[in-house]
Amino acid sequence: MSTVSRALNDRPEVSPTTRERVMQVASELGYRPNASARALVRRRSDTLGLIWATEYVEAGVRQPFLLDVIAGLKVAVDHSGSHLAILTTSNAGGNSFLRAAREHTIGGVVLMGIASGHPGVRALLEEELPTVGFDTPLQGRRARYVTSDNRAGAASAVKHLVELGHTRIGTVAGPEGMHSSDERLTGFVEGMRDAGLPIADGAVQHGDFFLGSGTEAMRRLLDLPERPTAVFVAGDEMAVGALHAIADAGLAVPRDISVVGFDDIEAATLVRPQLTTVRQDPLALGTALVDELLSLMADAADADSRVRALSTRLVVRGSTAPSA
Amino acid sequence: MSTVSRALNDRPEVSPTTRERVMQVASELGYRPNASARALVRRRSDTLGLIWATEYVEAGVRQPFLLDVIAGLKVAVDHSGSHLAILTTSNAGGNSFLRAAREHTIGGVVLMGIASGHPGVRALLEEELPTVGFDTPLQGRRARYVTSDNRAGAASAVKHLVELGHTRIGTVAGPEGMHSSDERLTGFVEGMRDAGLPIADGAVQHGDFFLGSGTEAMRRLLDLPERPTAVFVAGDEMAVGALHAIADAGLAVPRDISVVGFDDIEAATLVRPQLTTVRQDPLALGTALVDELLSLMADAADADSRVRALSTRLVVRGSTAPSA
DNA sequence: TTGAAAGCGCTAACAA
DNA sequence: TTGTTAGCGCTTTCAA
Repeated sequence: MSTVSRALNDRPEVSPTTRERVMQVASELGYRPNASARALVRRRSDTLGLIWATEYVEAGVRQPFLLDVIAGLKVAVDHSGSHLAILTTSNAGGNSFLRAAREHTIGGVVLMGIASGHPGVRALLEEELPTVGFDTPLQGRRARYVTSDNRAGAASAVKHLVELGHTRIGTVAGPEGMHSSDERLTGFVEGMRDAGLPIADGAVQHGDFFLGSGTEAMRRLLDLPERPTAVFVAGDEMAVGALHAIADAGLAVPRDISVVGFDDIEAATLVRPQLTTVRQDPLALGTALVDELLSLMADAADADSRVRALSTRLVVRGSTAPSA
Repeated sequence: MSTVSRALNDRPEVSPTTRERVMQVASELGYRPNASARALVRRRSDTLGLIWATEYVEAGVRQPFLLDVIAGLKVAVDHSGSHLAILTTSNAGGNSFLRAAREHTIGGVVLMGIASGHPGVRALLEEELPTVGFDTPLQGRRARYVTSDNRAGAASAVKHLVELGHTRIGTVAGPEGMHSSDERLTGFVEGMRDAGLPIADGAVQHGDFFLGSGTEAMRRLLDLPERPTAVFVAGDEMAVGALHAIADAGLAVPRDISVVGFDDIEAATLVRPQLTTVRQDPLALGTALVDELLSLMADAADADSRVRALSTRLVVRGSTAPSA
């Protein structure tokens, strides 16, 4: 029995002949080791945990990009040969995440849509359960986070507009205090500075990443004394909202105003004109999440790499054109 | 030890005092039973399995509505107090689904995006592992499927158009042989018949549920000798494509042509005009999936309810108007 | 109503 | 290199 166990787990002390024979018979029998028994004795399962905040789903709100990343995560987990357990998050007590993970002898978790200040996250970090967050800065000996390089992405959007000859460029930023949102705004500011362009009063408007806020923020931009000829919008959904505001004002995209979004959600290719946008790759993000978690679970700490920031790619479509 | 077990599992043979005391101490200690140990001895875990085909994700294709239902499923699982394990589906052998489930002592699975003819599904049904499919007809003693009432939904779309005074109504159907798609077409045909309206030659065009096919199918409809004044499109993404074709032809929605979609994906509210559509409720669908699976796992067979068809709701927005 | 003991299917320490 | 034994944390007979 233990020989079989050793053979199946690729231990060195089994003779090649025996190993071969074990594998042979195991496959004939269609034998699969029982994951529960294994997790019980090893005190660690081969399943990764996903902690996914879905309050917004219950409220009827959609976060299409987050869903894309979750799909990417699923694919990446498949490739790694592990499984993914979506842990229940409803009993939102202070250490409910940790408990749920321990209950299932889960060795590491991915956090999606969770603010870094969430009380449940604290317990995770203190107990040093390997944890990787998406778009959420995490501080802990066995914690990291994965994000797109929001700053560089935003700067690349500005660069694109500058190359098209635009000089009066505005932005619709996300809410203040949210990491990815702040980074995109910083990238915008840096991009403008690098191009030697001034940021006019009122050229920075904030939204909340949802459609309506994009429309409203764009309206404020259009009301500016010196109307911008190009706008970087920090999220595609708001960018679509901006498109609406522009059309309502009787202006045309990209003839009168160019618009660049961020994310590359499906809708970016459904609207007309199709949105030029800074694309985040959900599949690559999923893969990075799994890689980081697995490495965190494998070795001890590796303090110098808290963040893994993936590069974005500017996808030029129909919503940007040379400055008139 | 056994008394504690009994108390925690609400067994009748424990005295109220003891039970109370056990609960008290357990909560003080923050005790949570180990799920692996439990699954091992019970030979059944409290975790539901999700088998989710993601080949399309790897191909870069999106199925926004399916993602919405998965989010709804997650919420419903939370409410039920169980957890959800996403099983790896990459080793696509004939009984890989079954093995993955057994390996994790999972008592029942939900199938998403899997064709009913998939070899892995056969094994599931033969072994009578409780299985619930979404939009996939399943035949088995312990299998059921959940779907929206596609037929009634399509008919309600036709009814809406008829009430607006339309008589020349066409449709962009989904691919033939796909259950939901066939049902929607049947609903369209029945709706027309109930209204006493003829279906003109060429008034039924097929697409593949993706954007481009909607545009192409709509073009064919526009080329008809007697151009329809209203069109029922069996999926929102194709409906958006149809909107494009109509605009390209220099016509306006809803002035010249009314369009009704199906699903109510996010994009339906992002395009202009916003899409009138037959809404499927992803949260309700998720809840039904969990309910059915749990009931299948609880009792023996209940042969008369193979299907659970949820009603849809017509959401009237800007893409439909009275016939000119 | 409670407790003692066996065992779920594995892995790991120890002996052979 | 292989086999024997104990034990992971529970549930469930069986006895008291």
